[in-house]
Amino acid sequence: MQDSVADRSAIVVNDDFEDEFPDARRATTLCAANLLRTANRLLAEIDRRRRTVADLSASASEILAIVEGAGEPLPPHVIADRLLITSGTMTSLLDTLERRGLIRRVTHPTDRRKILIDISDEARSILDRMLPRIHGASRDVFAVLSDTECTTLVELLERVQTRLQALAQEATPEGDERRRRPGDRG
Amino acid sequence: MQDSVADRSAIVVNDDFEDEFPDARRATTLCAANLLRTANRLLAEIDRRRRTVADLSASASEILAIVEGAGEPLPPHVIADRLLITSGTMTSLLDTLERRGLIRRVTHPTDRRKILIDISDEARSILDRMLPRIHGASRDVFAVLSDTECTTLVELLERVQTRLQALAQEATPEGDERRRRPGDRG
DNA sequence: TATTGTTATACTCTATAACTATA
DNA sequence: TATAGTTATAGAGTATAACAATA
Repeated sequence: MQDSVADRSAIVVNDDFEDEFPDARRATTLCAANLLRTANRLLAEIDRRRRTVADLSASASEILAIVEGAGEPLPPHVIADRLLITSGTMTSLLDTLERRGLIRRVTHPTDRRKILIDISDEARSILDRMLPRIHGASRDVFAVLSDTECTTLVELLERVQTRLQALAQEATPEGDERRRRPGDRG
Repeated sequence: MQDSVADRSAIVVNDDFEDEFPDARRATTLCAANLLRTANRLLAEIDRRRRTVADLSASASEILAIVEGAGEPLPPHVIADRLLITSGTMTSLLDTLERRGLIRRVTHPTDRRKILIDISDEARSILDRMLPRIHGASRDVFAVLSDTECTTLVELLERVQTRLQALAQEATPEGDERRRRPGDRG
């Protein structure tokens, strides 16, 4: 098996933070750390519920959900584009799903280079039980927020996302050197 | 290599959502989807900047950061506990880091079962350049939020985290069956 | 030539189980 | 017996590169 969604933030907030990084707004690092930690825990909760239905990875589940959502068989590269994975990875994921009898590779009627991915009845049955649980997780988790607070959260997150998309297109900026504390080893 | 942090939410929000899941507060699913998406993109941005300094995975970087943050060599199981990984996984990560000359296994002075992990000068040098970039990413990203908004975001996220911790200890709840739309296949 | 998908290869992260050495 | 760490094995997910078939 795998998964256990480690609660790691890739960010370390030391007590010496202000000394070491005098320029940084400490609040921004707290934002980042909390965002990553919360997302990890949410993912773990969703994963936990998903696996009560079937032992499928997130990627595998999403392939099924995408095909089912489309309402018709889809060619692999369409699914791969949505998942942002390469064609080689896609083939490997499809192999796993086919081995388990959850998808079928169907020949494309007109373009013989292509194939179409269709999902089996068992896959549909799994999705029928899995999707409500995933949505149920969101419902249970965010029950602690009022409607207004949900809206606020979504609005803030959307602005952060917009910013992230802009940054992703810029060149990677230089980092200031860290100021070593006196007595630090090295 | 690996990494590219796919922008996947594990959640599909269809237009037919309300029909299919009449009980669900749609807002909660939007919260979850946005939270996961934002976190993925933030992780990608941090990763992008981290890799301009050294081609290290998140886990590998964190091992170095944890040891450096402690200010002294640490036994593997202490680091593994923080990262929530097993001892076998820890050994493998340490092997990789040692092969690259970033850590050393030092014998424990009193307990000969134990070893201590120390980081090399090169690792320190990497951290000196890497940590500011990671914090710089947070700073640049959350510059779109005011101080007040940062505080609000952190507060909301903390409440969600508290909720998630409580849920993680409960038994997995049953999911309602999804209501199939007329004309749906299957 | 370009597109679609597969194969081959390799690497990281992860887990479990059996094992060794030490306490 | 319990603890610390390693080894062996396995598997998922990912990537790249070379390839075949088709358009």
